[in-house]
Amino acid sequence: MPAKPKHRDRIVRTAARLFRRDGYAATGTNEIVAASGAPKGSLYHYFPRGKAEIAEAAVSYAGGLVSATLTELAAKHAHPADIVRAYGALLAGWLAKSGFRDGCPITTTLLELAPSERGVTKAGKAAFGTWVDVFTASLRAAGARKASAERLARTAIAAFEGAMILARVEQGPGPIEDVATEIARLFELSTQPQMSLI
Amino acid sequence: MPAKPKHRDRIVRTAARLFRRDGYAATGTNEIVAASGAPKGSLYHYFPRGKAEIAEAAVSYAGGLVSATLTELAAKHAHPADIVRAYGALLAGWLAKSGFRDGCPITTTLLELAPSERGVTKAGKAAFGTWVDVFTASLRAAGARKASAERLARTAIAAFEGAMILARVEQGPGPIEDVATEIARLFELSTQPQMSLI
DNA sequence: ATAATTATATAGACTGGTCTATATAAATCA
DNA sequence: TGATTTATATAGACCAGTCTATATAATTAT
Repeated sequence: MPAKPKHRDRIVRTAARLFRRDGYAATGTNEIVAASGAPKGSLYHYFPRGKAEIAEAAVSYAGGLVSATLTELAAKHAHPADIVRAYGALLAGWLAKSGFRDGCPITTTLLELAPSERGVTKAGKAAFGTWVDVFTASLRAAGARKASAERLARTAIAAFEGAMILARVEQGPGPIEDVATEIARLFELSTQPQMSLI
Repeated sequence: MPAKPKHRDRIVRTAARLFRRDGYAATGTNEIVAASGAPKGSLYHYFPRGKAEIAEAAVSYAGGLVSATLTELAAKHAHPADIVRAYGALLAGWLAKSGFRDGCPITTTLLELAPSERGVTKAGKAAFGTWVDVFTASLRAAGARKASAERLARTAIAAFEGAMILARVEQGPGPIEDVATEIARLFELSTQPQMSLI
């Protein structure tokens, strides 16, 4: 037995991956155990509240990954429109790599469990919140008006969420590319001094 | 025995409702039978390919409802920005009425089944396609450039899809309102003669 | 026109399997 | 030694789909 737990993280990461592909209800605990190499007993030891608790941890974990990615992009790009374009390119690449079988790592789970599972709902809200914050900060720094920065940021996150769904259904990157183009344009228009007055 | 079938439509409508709330995998055939009042035998009589075939029918049905709604809005409003605002208000109202427990009637099912279930995927693609067509036509009529009309339309559908997810997680209409505001603005800017040249 | 046959829709019990979670004991670690 | 982690058989609920049977309308044959 290891000095430090080695299975908990694996359970979470594996669950996030499996939930992303087929959703929460279609992914059984035995499948998570088999795919992660974790013992069945450990699963309920670490997550005594059961499967929903695993979902909560998976949403937090996956949401944090996206947040880190967005933060990294924000550090590289001064303008929010450039972040949008870069993020769009990343998303298109990820989905293409999965053969357009994956989507946003937290969406399917949230659609199945929110708002009835409180913990999962809260984890999802926090995840989306941090993503919106990254864009809001960048938009503010680029000159967007305070009243519209958060609205714009939320629109961008929502648009990318929807674009990933469309991309999966259409089995191609088109929707993500379209959203990236139009949201980047909207951001540019919203951060120009004269347009900001509209 | 009735000369004419009475259960098939009920099965489809009920399935669409139940899938929308908790998703496909978490909704059992027995639950659909109980909620629709249809006999179990009838369920497999009408859908010999099984549960996925029901999902396919449910997606087609629900997608058609949204399509009819959008077409109605397009007939009432000349400008696409007004359609966006009206649709946003409708969505916010529907979700509020469900206590923010519902979302888009086809999204959860699609996220669980696309692209592995071909029929469902195809039905979803068709549904999204008709929704995009409504906005594209309106944008074109309002003066948007051909090259961007479909891109804008797709962005709008994607943004509303994402907004419904955020609204459900946040338990409030904020994201839908934000998206409606910003996409309407984007549409206005994209249908003005001088802005269309950007 | 009548009887026989076919087709359709309904009804619900049943099947073999999977699900989540628990209990309890054993193994390992510090 | 006590705390932590693992192992695994089992319980009870639920799963999607199958099966047998019936009622009745429509079709076909005589």
